[in-house]
Amino acid sequence: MDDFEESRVAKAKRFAKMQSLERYSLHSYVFNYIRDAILNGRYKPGDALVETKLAEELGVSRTPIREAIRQLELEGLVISIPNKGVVVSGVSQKDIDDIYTIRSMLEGLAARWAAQRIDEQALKELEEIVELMEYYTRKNDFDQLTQLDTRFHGVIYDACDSKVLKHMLDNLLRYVERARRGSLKVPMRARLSFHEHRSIFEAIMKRDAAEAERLMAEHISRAILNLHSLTEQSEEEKD
Amino acid sequence: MDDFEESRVAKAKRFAKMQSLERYSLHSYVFNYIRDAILNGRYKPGDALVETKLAEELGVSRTPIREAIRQLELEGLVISIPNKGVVVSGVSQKDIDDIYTIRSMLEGLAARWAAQRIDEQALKELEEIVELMEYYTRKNDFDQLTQLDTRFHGVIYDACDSKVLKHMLDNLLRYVERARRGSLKVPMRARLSFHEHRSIFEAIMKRDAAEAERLMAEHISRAILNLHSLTEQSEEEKD
DNA sequence: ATCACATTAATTGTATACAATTATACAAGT
DNA sequence: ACTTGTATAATTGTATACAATTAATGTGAT
Repeated sequence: MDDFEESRVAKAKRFAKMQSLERYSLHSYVFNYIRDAILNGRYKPGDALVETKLAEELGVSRTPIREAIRQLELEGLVISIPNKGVVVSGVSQKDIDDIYTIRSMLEGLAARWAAQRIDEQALKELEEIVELMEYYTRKNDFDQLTQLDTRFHGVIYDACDSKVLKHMLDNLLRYVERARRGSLKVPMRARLSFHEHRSIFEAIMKRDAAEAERLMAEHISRAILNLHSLTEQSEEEKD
Repeated sequence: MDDFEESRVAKAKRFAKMQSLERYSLHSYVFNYIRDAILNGRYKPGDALVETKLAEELGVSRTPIREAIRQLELEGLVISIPNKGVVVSGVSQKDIDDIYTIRSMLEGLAARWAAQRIDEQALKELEEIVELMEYYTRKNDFDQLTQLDTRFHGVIYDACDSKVLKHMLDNLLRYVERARRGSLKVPMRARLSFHEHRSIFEAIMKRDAAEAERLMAEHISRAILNLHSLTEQSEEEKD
């Protein structure tokens, strides 16, 4: 009876935690949990991931933990040494810089393909998003803007009609999510970002693939420049 | 005793199979096995992957099978529907085309970074590879050429000193490995390819990053064009 | 004959048990 | 004091057992 209660409590607790994350299966829940912990810095590079500890912490058995770890290994977020264990690898600042450079190329490609292949409905959706962006930029509502930014790029990923490219960009975005969140929180950057998005939208609408690619690549490059000026600022604040 | 013999046989059999693949752990062996089967067309898109069947086929339990499947899922080679099963997704011809387009950009980036960061030792290695390429091009030894091609690009991946970029390019290469193998088997293409490699090497040696990027991007683009003409030819042969 | 429903089988999801490997601690010999 | 060896513990690797879900099979009512 005691054991039974215990397990019910554990399950309820797990379910509560899962509310905020994917919950189709335990391994996906564990995967998201650990990935977020690494990306948010709760698990730091060099930390050892011990299966039994994680299993207890999350209230699940080792099987889903192992499945999740194998995925994290493939993503490059952890390094696994057979029979010894896995340690957090994490993403360094240089990794993030590299990802932005790569993204500027691939997002450019996505914009190019989108300009060639997008249908009327998606075009309409883009237009709406841009209009909403204008609205929330005026209101300085940064949370909404971040969400709209995600939607804007998401529509383009779908429009470019390439499973492979979408897959890669989705992954890359996750890696820099934390960095991205802070990026739009400066009013001036937000205004600039809005104008960039509008230009990109217009280029796509005009089916000007080359222009869309150029503008998108610039857009991403500016985002990383902006990030750098932000971190420099906060470095100064530390002194 | 019978059981004991049985298990020894199974293990020996498994070990023999593993000789040709990675064998650090069962899940990596299973992962490589299934991935190769998909990439070589033995498992076709739409095929269902049943854990127990695979477990029996490979002489292992379901646990390593599941770990491998989770990785394949992340790679996009299979699609998993919770509680129902996984089906092979595979790579279509369009996927391969897309990958080549993406590769031409990313390999270009790698060449650019390599030109900026490569050290003397790696430069020397590149030079050797190019010399060997010339030799084997004359000899029409396509297997050696394919290997050298892999080495050439590998040295550049390392030289560009970017964990992220190297990781992405390694993955992309695996997807198109089958396509790549056939690519160099035409004497004229092999000669052209050699000249392209030499030009890229020279640009890198001269630290001309922009030129290296341009040449490399062109090199990959030509490879996909060549592939297309090959498949068209074999289509004609069918008639 | 066909649909609805119950029953069984097949398959996935999860937990646990056991084996193999590696790390740790401690004692004996030099 | 410092290695060396050995026993013990901790941890990973693998297999199996059990639970939950979904697919299939068959039976009876209309």
